[in-house]
Amino acid sequence: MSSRFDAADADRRWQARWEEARSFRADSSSSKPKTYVLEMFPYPSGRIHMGHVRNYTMGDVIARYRRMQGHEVLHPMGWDAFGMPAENAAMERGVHPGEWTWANIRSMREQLKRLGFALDWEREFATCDPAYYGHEQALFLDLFEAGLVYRRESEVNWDPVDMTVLANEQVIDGKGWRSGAVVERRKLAQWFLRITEFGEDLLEGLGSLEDWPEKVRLMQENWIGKSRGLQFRFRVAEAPDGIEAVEVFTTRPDTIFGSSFVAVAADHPIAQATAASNEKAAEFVAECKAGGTSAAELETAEKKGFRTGLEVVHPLDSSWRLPVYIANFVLMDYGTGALFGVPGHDQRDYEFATKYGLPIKRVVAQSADAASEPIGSEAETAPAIAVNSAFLDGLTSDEAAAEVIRRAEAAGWGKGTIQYRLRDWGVSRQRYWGTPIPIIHCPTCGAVPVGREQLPVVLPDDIEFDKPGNPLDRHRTWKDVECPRCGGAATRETDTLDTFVDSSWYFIRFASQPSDQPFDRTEAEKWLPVAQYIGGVEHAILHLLYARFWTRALRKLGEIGIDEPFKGLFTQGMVTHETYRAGDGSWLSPNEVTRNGDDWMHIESGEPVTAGRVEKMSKSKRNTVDPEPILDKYGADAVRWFMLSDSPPERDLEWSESGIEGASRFVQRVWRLATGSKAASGEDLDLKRKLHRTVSAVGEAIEALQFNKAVAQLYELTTAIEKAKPSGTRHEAVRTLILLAAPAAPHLAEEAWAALGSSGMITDAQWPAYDPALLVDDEVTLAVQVNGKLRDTLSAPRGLDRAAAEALALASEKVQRQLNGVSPRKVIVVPDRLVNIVA
RNA sequence: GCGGACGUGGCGGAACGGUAGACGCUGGGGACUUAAAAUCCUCUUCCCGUAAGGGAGUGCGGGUUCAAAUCCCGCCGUCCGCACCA
Repeated sequence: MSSRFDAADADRRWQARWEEARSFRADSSSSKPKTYVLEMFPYPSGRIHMGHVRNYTMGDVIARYRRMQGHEVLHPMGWDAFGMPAENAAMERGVHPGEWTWANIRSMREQLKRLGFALDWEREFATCDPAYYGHEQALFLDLFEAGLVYRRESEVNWDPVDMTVLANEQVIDGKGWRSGAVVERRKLAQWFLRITEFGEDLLEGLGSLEDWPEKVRLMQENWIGKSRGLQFRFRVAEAPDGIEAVEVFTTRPDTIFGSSFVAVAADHPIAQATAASNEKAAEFVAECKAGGTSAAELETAEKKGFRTGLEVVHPLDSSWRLPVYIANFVLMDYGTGALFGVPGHDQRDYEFATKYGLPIKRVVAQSADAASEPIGSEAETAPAIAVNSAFLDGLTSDEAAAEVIRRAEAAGWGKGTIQYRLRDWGVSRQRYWGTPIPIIHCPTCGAVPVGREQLPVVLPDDIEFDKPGNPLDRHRTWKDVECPRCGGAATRETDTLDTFVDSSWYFIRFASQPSDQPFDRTEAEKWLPVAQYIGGVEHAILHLLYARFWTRALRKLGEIGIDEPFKGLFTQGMVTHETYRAGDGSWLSPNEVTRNGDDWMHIESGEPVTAGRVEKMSKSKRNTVDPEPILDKYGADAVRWFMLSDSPPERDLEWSESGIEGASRFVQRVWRLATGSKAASGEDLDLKRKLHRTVSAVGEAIEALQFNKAVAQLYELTTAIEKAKPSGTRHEAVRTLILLAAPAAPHLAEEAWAALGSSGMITDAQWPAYDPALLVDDEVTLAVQVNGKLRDTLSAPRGLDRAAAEALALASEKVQRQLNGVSPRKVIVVPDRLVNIVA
């Protein structure tokens, strides 16, 4: 037996054993309690990165821990395989997106397998497989038939050179990221999913997600953006062109007497009508639309308006007229696309009024006495007391708002409403490498669903990327079809689905994957909801919201009986690394630099290098560390161990060579203990207590996903065992240590388990139990304070009563010296912990 | 602007309101070795002191408490999300 643990050999051997024994196959007919552990599935970029390693290691610890506790665990892996990078590769290298993707999957699968994850590979699938996306098309048609899918014109970012739609992130400084062409706003007919129909439900559901990070729930809440207010009509005075009223929404009906103008969006019918007959207005509308939409531009953009000449009548005072402006800051797709401005109590309105010389009136004040004070250099936005507001005077802002809503509803000019920020989900993508939308456009019948028996609508393989645009659009034999309804000439929808659709139900497909339907409800519900979902916080809103929506939609259709797909959610931190820059400002990778005293230098040139901040590993900063050579050098367990050590899992983990070295040392220490431990007799009570305490603490830490604490506990136990003299307890402790380390370092654990002569695989072993009676010592250390300052620590028997503890503390020489003859005024005793003497 | 999180040794980080700095990393000293690697022992918050001991200390300023890293109030800083949302 080697004195060093040979990770490369052990990794390979045990991975083969697990596969042979089908150890991690999830049996849905098992009578054991079921647990579904899931990590966000990867995009097959070709190489795994440290972020994957950290993510999947955490999930694996939970999966293995649950197995050892006697659970039947579903822990699957698959591929989020559609998306742009495959098309980019096709354009750059002429390789077919499918070929490129499948090759990437093959190499990433091999890489993942080297880490020894307890995954049920028999359930693996890729979303780009017709066997997956065909079922997605069926689900899409289910939603379509239920009225949850619709088509409408919508503005997109259009790249006129690549002839494609760009996501907002792909528009950089108003130009296409690939072509560099100035991006146009274009209206295209696109498919939408009615997520807004579930807005209230999605918001309410957040309350039940106790095992989700507060942060993520808040982000979703803000994203849904519910606000209550009043929607009402301003009647247009001397209405031309049939425009009789302007409908507006406000969250501050209490400020209605402070209004001094009405503003509408450039896309608003009133703006359009005005532009049609007024050249200047048309120019202004065009200018508004030309403006960029980037955050930076909006922040600095000046509030601008165009006075239409229209006037509206105040609903509470028919002699009061307000001018109507077209304004660049009004959004067409929030509320009604129109608002009334209250310059005294809204900063944006204040700026607008200042610029155009509109009245700035106070209608809210800290007290009734302050009613005549002018508004200063900023709007006062905080709610307080209504003033200068006729019948509202003296009411609080809340009361005043309620009163205005009451009167509006009674008089019929408005009503209390709720607005959401959430928009319907646009799922059309003008791209090839995605799930084809199973719709046929017929000139007579309109949009007709593809017949179920025709599914899957498979992507054609014979496509070319030599021209810009979507190749599906020019694939005549694929595109030209007969209408399923009338049999006439028709064309296929050539848009494909947003890849977020693919990831909105993959967790259901993992739980149940029949070939004739998307999933079997009974089978899927045996596993769902996912007990613990783990992934990056970058998916806090979109993916997690879409998956929640999709699940609710399926429930509405009667296809599944759950509404929340992920009971527990954990968002892990990133893996980071220091960055390095050469003298010319170019980024250098960690293996191009070396330490030179306190500084860094470029290995090749010897030039000094500037070490920059620690940042997320990224290709652009060149601070990535490829897991593969690290695996070669240290083995899977050291890598896994390091991923769990030091940093709390929700925080960033800084990659360091010394960190992985430390992890590797630990693996060897455990191996030495295992191979050096001989059966012996005799009990070591101290060690036994330590052991039971550790069993308890490690279990608790894993349950709480505090892997760094579990790791620290195991280090402590290891040291305690090393220092203990041979005994029966010690031999037992080694065995237990290996069981406790097994979820994190499974290859080492198997090898050590075998070395100890245990039967079976540790993978199938029981998690150790502990004796609660052994969690406490007979002797405790009492902290003794004088006036709250620690002066002594005393050893005392457990359970000492207050009087005895006090007497013991007062007997301390150090305490007496501090008291210096003064008699204590008060003594606080916390049993078995502390005595505080107040003098 | 709105919302949220976080500020603890040289570093990552521990600490039911009750002994601040567990555990790891780095660094110093030592053992083993012809030597190295590996391993083991030991020290490592700061200041004064040979030591015993004493003092200070969890971003800053206040407060509550017998007792505050922890609770409350006000600042400062860093990071994240959203953002012309009426």
